[in-house]
Amino acid sequence: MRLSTRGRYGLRALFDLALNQSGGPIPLSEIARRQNISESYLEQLFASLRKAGLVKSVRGAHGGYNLGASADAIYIGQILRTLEGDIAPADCVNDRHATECSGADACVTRIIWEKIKDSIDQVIDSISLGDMVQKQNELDQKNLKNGIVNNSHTQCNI
Amino acid sequence: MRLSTRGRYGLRALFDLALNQSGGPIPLSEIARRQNISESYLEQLFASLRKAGLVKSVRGAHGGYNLGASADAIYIGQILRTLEGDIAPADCVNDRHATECSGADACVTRIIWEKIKDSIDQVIDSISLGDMVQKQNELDQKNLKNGIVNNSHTQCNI
DNA sequence: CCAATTCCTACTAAATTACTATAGATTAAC
DNA sequence: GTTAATCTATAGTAATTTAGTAGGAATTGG
Repeated sequence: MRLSTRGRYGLRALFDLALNQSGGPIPLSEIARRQNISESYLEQLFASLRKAGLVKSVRGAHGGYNLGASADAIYIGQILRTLEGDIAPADCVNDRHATECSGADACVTRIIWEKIKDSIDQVIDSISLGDMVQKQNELDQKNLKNGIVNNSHTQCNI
Repeated sequence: MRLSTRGRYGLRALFDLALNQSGGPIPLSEIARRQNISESYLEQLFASLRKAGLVKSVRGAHGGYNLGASADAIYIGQILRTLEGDIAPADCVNDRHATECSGADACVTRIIWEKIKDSIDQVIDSISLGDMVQKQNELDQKNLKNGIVNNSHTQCNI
């Protein structure tokens, strides 16, 4: 039940974008370098994110990407669903893929999948990029007090 | 983030076993037929389940499988983890696979994965096979009142 | 003995994942 | 107007994972 790299990289990339917003657009090469993700792979992910309105692009030299909305208005559920499809443990509870199952109204196993899905949804639809940025600031403050300095927020190999 | 057939079939098979317990061991061929799952694939799954103590086997003619404990004492978390490994959206929060990540103590993305994992764990570690059996009985009662009869609990193609 | 069963291991085809490659379009800066 | 930096689009591909199948050995009731 692991997310694929699409969802994992995509969230990290958008979080990076949210952390490093500066008014002007951020080129993918920067995000790729900071996050240690292949630039051309990111291009694919950002194509999907752009179509979903989660980022806005500026073409040409000095172009790049900006968030498509305020970080407080972008929930990680939107990001993950854009990149991974509906987050569901089985197709019978996938709202998009929608594989109907005969006898679903008497299927207890299906109820289990639904509960799992609902609990995931509740998490990912209640946390925004803005929340993540705020949390990062808190963590940095805390670590600063303890003498730990990490201003990179990068190099995740997962 | 779909579960693989190992987890999905495995849960259905053990639920089938819990529903159809009769004292004596149930051969896999029965479960395979009722649940529409390949018998030889089930053999593989039950090998893992047996090693984990979730089922007990009786070899030879008239042999088969029984639950390894009371249905009330077998939680679906145990079943899914036996067949799928730890249920985690990313390796950095996988307690078994345990891919350590440098800077994990300042990683907000990791905190997200952890919340997702925790919410899944809470669901799967709070529902037992016994709960599922009880729920099935309730559903059958309800459907009976409405004239819907479904005594098969089978043929899921998901 | 024989049939029904679990047990064990190896193999394999299909699907998915995680990219890479290539070509093109757009734009800022010089 | 040329160049370099950037996004856009599509196709290809190697590695991995999934979802089984196959074949046979061991066990046991009748």
